[in-house]
Formats: sequence, C-alpha cells, structure tokens
Amino acid sequence: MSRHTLTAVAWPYANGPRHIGHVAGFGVPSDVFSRYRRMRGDAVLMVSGTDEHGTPIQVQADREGVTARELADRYNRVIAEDLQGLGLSYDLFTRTTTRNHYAVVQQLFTALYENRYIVERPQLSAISPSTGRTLPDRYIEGTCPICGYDGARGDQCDSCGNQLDPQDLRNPRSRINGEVPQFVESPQFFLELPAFAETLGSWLQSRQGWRTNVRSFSANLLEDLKPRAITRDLDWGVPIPLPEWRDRTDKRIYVWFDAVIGYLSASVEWARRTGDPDAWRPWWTATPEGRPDGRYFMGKDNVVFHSVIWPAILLGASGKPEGTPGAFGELELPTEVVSSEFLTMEGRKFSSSRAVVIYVRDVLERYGPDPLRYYLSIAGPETSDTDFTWDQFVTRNNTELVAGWGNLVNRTLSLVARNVGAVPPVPPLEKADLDVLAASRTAFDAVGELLDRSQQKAAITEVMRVVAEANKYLSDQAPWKLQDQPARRDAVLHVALQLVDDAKALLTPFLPHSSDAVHRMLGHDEPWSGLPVLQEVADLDGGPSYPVLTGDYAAAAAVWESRPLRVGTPIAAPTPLFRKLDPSVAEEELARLEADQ
RNA sequence: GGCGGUGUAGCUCAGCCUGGUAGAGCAAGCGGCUCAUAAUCGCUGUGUCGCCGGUUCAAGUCCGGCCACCGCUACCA
Repeated sequence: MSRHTLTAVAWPYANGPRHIGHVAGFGVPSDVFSRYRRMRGDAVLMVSGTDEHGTPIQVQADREGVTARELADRYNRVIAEDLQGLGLSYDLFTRTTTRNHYAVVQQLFTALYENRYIVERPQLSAISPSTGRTLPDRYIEGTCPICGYDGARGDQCDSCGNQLDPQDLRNPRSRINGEVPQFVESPQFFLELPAFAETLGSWLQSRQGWRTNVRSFSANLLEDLKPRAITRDLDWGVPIPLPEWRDRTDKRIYVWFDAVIGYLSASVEWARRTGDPDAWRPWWTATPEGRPDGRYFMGKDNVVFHSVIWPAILLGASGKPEGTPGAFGELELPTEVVSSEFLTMEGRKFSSSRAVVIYVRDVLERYGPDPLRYYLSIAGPETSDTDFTWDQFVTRNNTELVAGWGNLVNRTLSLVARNVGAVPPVPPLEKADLDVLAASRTAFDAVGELLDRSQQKAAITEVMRVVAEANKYLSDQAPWKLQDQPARRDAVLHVALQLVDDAKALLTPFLPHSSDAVHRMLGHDEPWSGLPVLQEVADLDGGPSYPVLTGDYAAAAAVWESRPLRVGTPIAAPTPLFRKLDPSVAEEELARLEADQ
C-alpha cells in the first residue's frame, strides 16, 4: 500500500488574475512537492480552488455593476487558466461556490455545533445602512480617539499604531461609499478557539521539521486565543445549517471559515467524480496501513488559518478534545504547514492597485512556464522575503537554464546524433565513468530528502550541481577528440546520455514541460510528466457548470530513480530546449512597469 | 503599540537550531577547449557577517540593548 500524500494548496481569492508573487508562495512549491511524491510512487491528492465569498468580492462586484457570482465566475476561470499554464498538477482545482462545498461546510458546521464548539451569542457590529451588510472594520475609517489622526481605520490607527474598535472612532464612515455605519447588536455564531488551545499546543509541539518562522509564529498565536465570529450579516456565503437560520438571506457563514474547509470539500468532490464517494478517506483519516501525510502550502499571510483555525475545525468536527465525530469521522491534522515568505518586485511590495505587479499570464505568454518555475524554485522566498528583478530573471535564464542545463542536453544529443545516431551499447566503464554515474544516482536520495523537508531551493541547487558535473565530465573526456577510438568515444556518449536522462528525472518536479521534451528527445513516445487539463464540468448537485483543473497523472511515466537507457533507441539532432533572452528584455519589462504606473 | 521576520562578497541568497580562524550561483579577471543556443572547463573571493555591549579559551552562530527595513495584528483573504 503506497503512502497517501495530501497536497493542500491555498485557495486563491477570486478577485483578479494571479501575479508571480502568488504562485511563488503556494503554486510552484506545492506542485514541485506533488510531482516529486508521485514519482516516488505515493498516492498523491492535490486539491485547491478559488475562494469566492467575502466582502471584497461583493464590494468589487457592486463597483462594477455585476453580481458577486458573476465576478467570481470571471476570475475563477482566469485563475484556473493561469495555474494550468504553469503546469500545476492539481487532481482537482474547483471553487467554493459549488453545492458540494456548501454541503461539506454545513456538515462541519453542524458537527462543531453539536459538539458545542460553535455557539451563538450577540455581537456589536457595524452595518452598512444602504445594504444591510456587515461592514468589516477595515472598511471603516474615522478620527482616532487617541491621537486625533483622521485617517484611522476601524481596526487600527496607522498614525499612532493603537488597536481600535470601530465604534470608538469619531466621525466613522464607510470607505466604500462614505455613509455612516450603524452599530447594531446582532446574534452571531462563534468558533470557541480557546477550547482547543491545549490540544493544539501539544499537536504543534509534536510537529517535526517545520520551518522555524512558521512554528514560532504559530506557537505565539496559541498564547492568546479568543472565540471568533464565523458568521456575518451578508447574503453572499454559505447558509447557516440550523432550522431557524437556514432560509434567512441576511446572515451567512463568513468566508474564512468556509474557505479552509475547501480542502476537504474538494477532496470529497474529487472522490465523487471518480465514482467512489468514499475515495477521499485515505487522505484524511488514519487507516491500518498508516496515516496520511498532509502538506499545506501557502504564503505567510495565511499561516494563522492553517496552523490554528483549520486544525481547530478539524478537531472539533472530529469530537476532540470532547464530543462525538461528525459526518466525516475522525479527521487528521496537517503534517506540515509549509509557508513561504513574500516576493517583492524590484524592491517594492506587489500591489495590483498600484500596478507594481507582474501577472503570471504575461510571463507565460512571453517566456513560457519553465523559466518562471525555475526562477521561483531556485530564487523564491522560501524562508525570507526575496526580491524579484527582471535582470535576475534574464540572467538566471541565460546562464543557468540555457547555458547550464539546456546546453548539456544540446551538446550531448548533438554528439550522439552525429556520431552514433542511437543510444550506444552499454560499454566497459572506467573509473571516471563510474564516479560520475554514482554521483548522479545518489543525487536522487539527496534531492528527495531535501524535498521531503521542504527545502526546495537547496534541492534544485543540488540538481544543478549534478548538471554542472555532467558538463565537466563531457569537457574532461572530450569525446570529440576520440574519433580514432570509437569504442571509447561511444562509451563516453553512453555515460553522458545516462547523465542527461538522470538530470531530466531530477528536474521533472521543477521543470515538467522541458523534462517531458527531453524524454521525447531521448527516443521515448509515452508522456513523462503529466500536465493538467481544464475541463468544463456539471455541478454534481444540480448547480451551474464550471471549469475545473484535473489530470491523469498516473498515466505519466516519470519515476524518481535512475533508469538504464534503452540501447539502440534512435537519437535525432536536438532542437534547443530553452530560449536565450536578450538583455534588453529586462529593460523592456521595466519600461512596461513604469508605463503602467 | 503587540508579535514575528530580515540585515552575510558588486547582485540574489545559504550558513545561525547543535559556537571552533566565512560559503554557493551570478557578475568581474586570467587561462584552456571548440561537441554545444559565443555555450563549456580550470584558476582567482583582503567581506569591519547592520551597530554597541556581554557570555566563552573561541561568536556570523548564544544573551542584552540599539538602528533600518518587511510582514502579521486574527471583520481583506
């Protein structure tokens, strides 16, 4: 029985196309991990979708004169296309507006409610008089009661730094339309986070190998847990599944509670689409064979939801620390919360509204997916904020991807095509051959261990070192000088081809598109790395149809080991794997950024 | 304000948990090679490891203080 790896990828908010900072945080790292684990033979389930509820989408929809649903429909599709273009291998990328998601959210709510981890009590909150909707603190501004600053927000004064309650602001007004909010007391449902403090604390302490910033940040959060309202006065969201609330349109479950439940609902949706509605269970519950390995990928702004709130929901719905398990049984907590830091952009913070932004689709259109995946893998914000510059992008593309890896493939296949025309026979090997082959073979263990420990930058750096050793081997052996010793020349070419084949496999999690191309150049016909497809599907429960990302990754041939070459396979002259970029590209992109501002 | 993070070679970053005379890639210089998208291979690194102080035989690494920048602060998600 193979290990069940759940790759739970943060749900992008459906309010615009994705920029490269988004995919640096959740996208590429989660896909690298999933591809690696599939190559190892794990049963991987990688799920996500667009997060479509909440005030920002409603506000933006109002501004554009469309419904929230229409806005969500638009960006769900845009985002799915962005992620498909990057080659992110979701088993299911869905959305939070499916009827299946609503049902799963309501079932978890019910389980928590029955275990008394969700309770109803009155709360004073701000309401927009014109719409009757909850006005979040951050959408309220006014004069700070402490320092007199006039631009204070409802939750905090930017001038004096004090935390505020919006009802304390003088002259409060809505940032959306300027109207004066009403403060009314209204019943809301609260998640009793303090009840989980002890259980969460011991769980967190038992976690091994988390990045230190995630761990210390999470531990700190547990120091001061408060009950948290999970409903709002809104009509855009999942209805509250209690008799007196179910049919009311003025109060809904709020977005952050439903969004994290997407991991489970997407798994359930995936299972239902396979025809076995229980197929999700091995990724969520312990079995006699063992426990699932659940890895959650996100940017650092999302840590609180994954290391505190989502585990609390899982515990409470499983009847822990007290109670009875709900409809889904006893659900496993995350094995690791893998959080990335932030990518900055030419020294500034990404900001769509200020046009400090590079959209994924633009990069894909101009440069293709693998150069971006390479850059984000080797220079991404893994444990600290990292600056993206176009100059670095062009340089790394040209000196590492093109001149390092692309050139190794090109020079090797050119030599083989010209001198042999096929994979040469297995030769008698000399010490230099054996050494370099052994180093390449053992790289699978070393790189794999780094990937298991979420050290992806170190992992791809190690692979590039193997590539450099292969280039050195070719230069040292100089097969082009061995025309009078054809047997030795072919031996070197056989070894070099094996090194290229190994490197192709090692790079597959990072560069699935070009690894697939190399696989074909080496004479194979079957697909090597599986790629996602965008499909229009019917809602399982009668709702409107929608696009999903999915794929048949089991059909891909990729494996995480050195495989002997098939002697005699014809090898044709290669075409370049990657495109070298002119240095003017960096200047053009910078000019484009300036022009947009 | 609170919490967390970051500050190491011209650039982008490792190293700090588990102290022992500073690392990688790129850039730059010199030399070799010519199979390869002028790609590749070898050689070359005198950095006050942000600042001040402390612990220690020994500190980039531990402790205290300070400065700068960034993030979160849970009703943006």
